[in-house]
Amino acid sequence: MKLTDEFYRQKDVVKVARALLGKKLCTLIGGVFTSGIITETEAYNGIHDRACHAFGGKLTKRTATMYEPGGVAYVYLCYGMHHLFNVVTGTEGVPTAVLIRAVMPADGVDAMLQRRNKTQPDKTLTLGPGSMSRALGISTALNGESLSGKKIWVEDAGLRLPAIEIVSSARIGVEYAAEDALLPYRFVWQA
DNA sequence: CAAACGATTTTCT
DNA sequence: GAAAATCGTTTGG
Repeated sequence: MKLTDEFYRQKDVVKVARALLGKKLCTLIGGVFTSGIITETEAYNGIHDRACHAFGGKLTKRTATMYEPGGVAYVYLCYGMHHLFNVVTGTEGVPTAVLIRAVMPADGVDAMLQRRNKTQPDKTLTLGPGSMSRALGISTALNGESLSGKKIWVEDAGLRLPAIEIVSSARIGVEYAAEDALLPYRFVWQA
């Protein structure tokens, strides 16, 4: 069951970030299918969030994707070498998105190992936004791509997570965002 | 046109 | 714990 635009276009990006835990992120890149169960996310809450690229209504070539209607991919290059993947949420003109920071490997583990230059699965295979993207073959070529298409999408795998297994905390790597850096916008599923 | 800067990861000391 | 790797985007002159 692929998630619908209605799911992505909910008003509260924080709720979407929490709801994405336990969902299955799938990619079909160059004929290779890989997927993983989402275990860590972060919400970026539009123009009033100092940690968000679109803080203050900043609209540039890079951030434009965040202003699109929910249900597309926002992928950007960080530190010159990492492709970070976000799910754009909300309605058109509202720059909210959810960063996917980690998944649990599901399908296509061999392909992930190859992309990550590993021979054995380990804890770091799909842990961390840069590593997760690389394992699933996600790159900036997917920026703006519809999540209802055939290259990348999210499915409801039918998992129901007990609330007690979901932990929230401050976001990672956004110390520059002053008081907004303290907001509990990061969600981790620890089974 | 030049320069600084990351929503990070890996490796070395 | 510190530092390097590495480049498109953004900003300032």
